[in-house]
Amino acid sequence: MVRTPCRDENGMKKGTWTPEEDRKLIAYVTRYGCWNWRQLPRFAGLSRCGKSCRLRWMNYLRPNIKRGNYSQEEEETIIKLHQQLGNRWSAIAAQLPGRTDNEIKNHWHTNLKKRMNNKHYKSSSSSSSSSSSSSSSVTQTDDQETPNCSGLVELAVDQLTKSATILPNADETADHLQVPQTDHDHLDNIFQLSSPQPSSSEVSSLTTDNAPVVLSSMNNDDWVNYVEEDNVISSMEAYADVQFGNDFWTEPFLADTSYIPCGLLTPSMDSEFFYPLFD
DNA sequence: AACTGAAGCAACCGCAGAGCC
DNA sequence: GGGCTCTGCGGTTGCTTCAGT
Repeated sequence: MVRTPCRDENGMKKGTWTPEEDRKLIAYVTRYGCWNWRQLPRFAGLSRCGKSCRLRWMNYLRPNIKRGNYSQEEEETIIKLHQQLGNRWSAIAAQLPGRTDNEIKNHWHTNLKKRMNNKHYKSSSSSSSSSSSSSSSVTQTDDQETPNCSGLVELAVDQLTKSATILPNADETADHLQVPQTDHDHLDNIFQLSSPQPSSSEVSSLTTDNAPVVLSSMNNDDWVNYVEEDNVISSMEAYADVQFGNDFWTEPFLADTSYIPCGLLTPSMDSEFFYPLFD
């Protein structure tokens, strides 16, 4: 959120990521996987170093990132693990699904460390007050956790990472790195986008249990209005699988944009595959 | 309203380790 | 074993926002 965009001596962009850069990275990694962070920016059309792309993806863009306030349980886990492991943030993060090492590290330095210091100070200065101080040190957090954004992106990445090494551009692709045709077919099934306009009865089948929604842009305002009026999608943590012409990306669903749902990915279902809503 | 210091956190940097040739 | 590349980790930076004056 913070750095002013600039470029290093190699012409690589630095600083805050723009929404457009995020879209490019999400679209690329979602579709082709992280086959080589160093090479990835070139294929994804990004003027960033691979390190920066990896960091952005791992800490901010990848699916299931949990953002927002820490629960009491999470904070207790961090404190306990930090006592056991020290500053091994990646090891601590591994025990906290959805949290990144960077985020945990920041949270520790900005919140927990101070609380622990205060707690230690209070307990050492007044043993009789220890119980109240310890409980207040962790219970004041707002337990409103951001829901997991599991769904399309997670599934897509999972499927893609199972699909061996992938390069997108046939012109620049070495044979040994190309995806087998069967994988392409499989991916094409997952990313199937086009669909006819849904009927009202079909719309009603879109319940909030069926998040996230796969959408394609077909500029049908009626459909979007319908969705907004019934508050079906806007209440969900949905990712839109968006395609404009040959340009493709995945992004959090925005209620004020024009997309047409064409299918569902429901992690609660047994099957991992994409369910077209409409034939 | 303007200023200032603190807090929060995204992003960068440098290093270490793993893997390959 | 040595050199190189790549990835991942932990420490640190620095910009934005917030709260206090």
